[in-house]
Amino acid sequence: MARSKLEMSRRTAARAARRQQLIDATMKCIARKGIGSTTLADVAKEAGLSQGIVNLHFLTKENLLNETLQCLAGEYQAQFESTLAKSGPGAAEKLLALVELDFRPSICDRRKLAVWFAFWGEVQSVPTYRKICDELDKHYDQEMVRLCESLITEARYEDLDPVIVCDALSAMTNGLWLSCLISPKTWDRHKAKEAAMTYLRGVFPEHYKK
Amino acid sequence: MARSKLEMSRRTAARAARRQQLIDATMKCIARKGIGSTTLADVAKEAGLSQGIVNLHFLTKENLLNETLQCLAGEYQAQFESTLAKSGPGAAEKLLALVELDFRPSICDRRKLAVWFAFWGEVQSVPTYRKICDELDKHYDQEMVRLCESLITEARYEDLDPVIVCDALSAMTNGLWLSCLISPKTWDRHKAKEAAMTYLRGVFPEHYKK
Amino acid sequence: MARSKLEMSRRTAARAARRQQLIDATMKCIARKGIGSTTLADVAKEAGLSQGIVNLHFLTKENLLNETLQCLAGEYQAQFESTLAKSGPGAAEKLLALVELDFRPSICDRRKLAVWFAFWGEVQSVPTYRKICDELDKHYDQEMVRLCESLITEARYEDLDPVIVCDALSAMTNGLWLSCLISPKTWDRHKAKEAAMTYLRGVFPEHYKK
Amino acid sequence: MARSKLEMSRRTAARAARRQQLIDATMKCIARKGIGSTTLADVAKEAGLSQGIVNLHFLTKENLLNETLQCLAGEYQAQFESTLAKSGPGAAEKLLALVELDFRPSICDRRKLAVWFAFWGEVQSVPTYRKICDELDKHYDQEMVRLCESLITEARYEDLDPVIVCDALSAMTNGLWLSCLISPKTWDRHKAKEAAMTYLRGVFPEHYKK
DNA sequence: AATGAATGAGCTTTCATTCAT
DNA sequence: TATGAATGAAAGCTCATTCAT
Repeated sequence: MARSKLEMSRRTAARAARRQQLIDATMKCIARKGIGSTTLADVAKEAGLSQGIVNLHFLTKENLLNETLQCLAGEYQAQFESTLAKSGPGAAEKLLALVELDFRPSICDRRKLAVWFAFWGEVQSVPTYRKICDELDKHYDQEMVRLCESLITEARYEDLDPVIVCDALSAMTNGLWLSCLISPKTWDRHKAKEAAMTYLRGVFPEHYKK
Repeated sequence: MARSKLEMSRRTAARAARRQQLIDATMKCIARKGIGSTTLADVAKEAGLSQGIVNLHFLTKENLLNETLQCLAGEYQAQFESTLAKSGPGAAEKLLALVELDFRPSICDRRKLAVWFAFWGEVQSVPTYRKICDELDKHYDQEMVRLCESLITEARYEDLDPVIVCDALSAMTNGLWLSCLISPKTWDRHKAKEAAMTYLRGVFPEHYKK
Repeated sequence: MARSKLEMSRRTAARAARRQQLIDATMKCIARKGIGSTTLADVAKEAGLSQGIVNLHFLTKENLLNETLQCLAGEYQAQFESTLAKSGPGAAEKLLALVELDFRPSICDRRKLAVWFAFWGEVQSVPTYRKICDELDKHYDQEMVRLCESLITEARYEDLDPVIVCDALSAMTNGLWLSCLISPKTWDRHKAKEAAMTYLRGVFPEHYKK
Repeated sequence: MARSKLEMSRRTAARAARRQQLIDATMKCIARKGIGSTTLADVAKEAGLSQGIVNLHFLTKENLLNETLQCLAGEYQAQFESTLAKSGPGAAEKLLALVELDFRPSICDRRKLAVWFAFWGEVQSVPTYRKICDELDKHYDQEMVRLCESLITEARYEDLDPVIVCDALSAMTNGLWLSCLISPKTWDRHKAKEAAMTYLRGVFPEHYKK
């Protein structure tokens, strides 16, 4: 009856691993078939496990999808933080590093983009999805606006609104991701990054000369 | 047996009207519930008609969805053409008119945006959706690239690649739409247009002085 | 208001013709697709008429099927009678004529056989079908038994039961029809008739020497 | 993960039993209502199970029907084989045993006959049904022709074609089954067998004296 | 914890029937 | 009489969820 703490934590770790395994399988399925056509059977099969496994670990499908989106958002945020932390001290450097992040293979991966857009496609009708996205955006915007403000102040781009500039940048990133997703033949992550840089150079010519 | 041409055309017109009515109902449902949760019963109810009506006019649900997306794409293209035709002769004017178009109420309408993103969310997994989107994009890009080339030549922005600039602009538009859709509290179409203008002014400072 | 008798009968004739046209179309459809898969729309299309036409003339689908079977049975019975009437006076001749009838092109026609077996396949579960079939059989048996009795008496086949012999003959005919239907490659109406003759020669060797 | 062979085979056996249970229920329903009117709900109810059970085990209704026919054909063939094996060495004995088989209660059972004719009624329009029937017939004919050949050789019935005789016999069997099915009041399996014997005695008088 | 057979609600689809024209 | 758009009941099928093992 008595279970050692060690055993307990082993259990917990095993549980977490299984959950992650199922979330990964879910992403693969969504990328391949879309949210609407992804069944729990598909996910279980992709994970090499049995029918009832998802309900066992996530109780409902809704839950699984929420946690999948949360996982995706968490992953982005983690990389965002670590990028900010690792990059040089200047605002211009940091901003550049964040743009580079968005088009790094681990982020700008067709499978992950497909999953993002699958969720964005339902964001309007599923409140939980919106909440998760909003939370991420809020955090992202805070940091970005701060950086833009620094640049504007530094170089006296007097007529620029930092919020507008920053939001436009993030909008463009999303748009470029959509291009990469829809038209992989004409778009790749390098071209997309170049397009984003066009914008940065346009608004902050002093900082990002070619 | 003998049917007057008049009666035939009345029939045809009535059929077309009913189809449009069903497509409209579909858009409303998708905007409200998402593609995956929209049932044919929902559509029929929204249209005030009976169960079997969609199958009668579109044969399958798949068909209905394809035609709904096609309708959306066709509508955009028509407004795109007419905007090009009506606007003044200069490339700068035309480009500006097209940007304004994208944030005009009839286009930048939350319901329609929701439908666009619902379809983009499945573009990866439904070939027909991709085909329709690609076709629209191809046409859009052709015109836009031409306009950007004119501006670049006129003002000797020597180091700009017209394709990159134009694609970045359209990506930004999509991204701004997503912002309007996800965060209607912080975004409206005026702010979104302003953000797009930030980009235009950045890359073509000679043409779009503030 | 007043309609001449002539006009009335014209009307009646036209109605009857249309009904026959629909019954013919029904047979074609049943032969091609089976009863279960034949829809009223199929029948109408085959007849080159419009959707609601069957209900207009037969009220229900059930009705149409009943009358189709009735038509088939009536047609057989009519040819049966006329064959009896036309053939020579002897019982042996008459019996031979009836066997020949069963493998005549107008009867042993694959399309018609298919329809017969389609109805026989439901005879167990649809009382009306059974009734129609029973009625035809009763009449057929009466005549056949009489003929067999004559032959048995004439030639002193003392240990033959006329009812058994006659029923066996009609059973064999049905069985041969099934063979023609199922295995058209190995069976045709000539071979089938030859097989039936094998039986006749076996039981009545004096009358049907080779 | 590790599963004992015992458990696996238990599973497999349970699956097979459930499938057979559903096939049995299907036959009951077809005999009672016909193929066209038998719904999956009927079958499930007859089996005392739930709606989705048929699709779980057979995927589609079409599949269920095919396997039902296959089961019927397999059962016949098995009894055919065992009858051949068990009966005495002579061809005459074997042929007699096969005729007796056809009118044995386990074969000449009204429910089963109804099912046979239900399928034969669609054989023309459903290729799979035809294929299954053809396969059975081919095998049946092979053995029967061999037996007839032996008899013909033994007793010098010089002008008999073994193929015709054998096919006629099987045709008669089918026809007699139809009689038993349609007219159970005037036909029973004993009378039917007697009728078949009439034929055998007619063509092979030396072997089957009364 | 894991399995996979079973359930049953809910979906798309079919189609006999109705009815305004 | 004839049309064909519309209806709605009923069918086959899917799949999230449950549960005995």
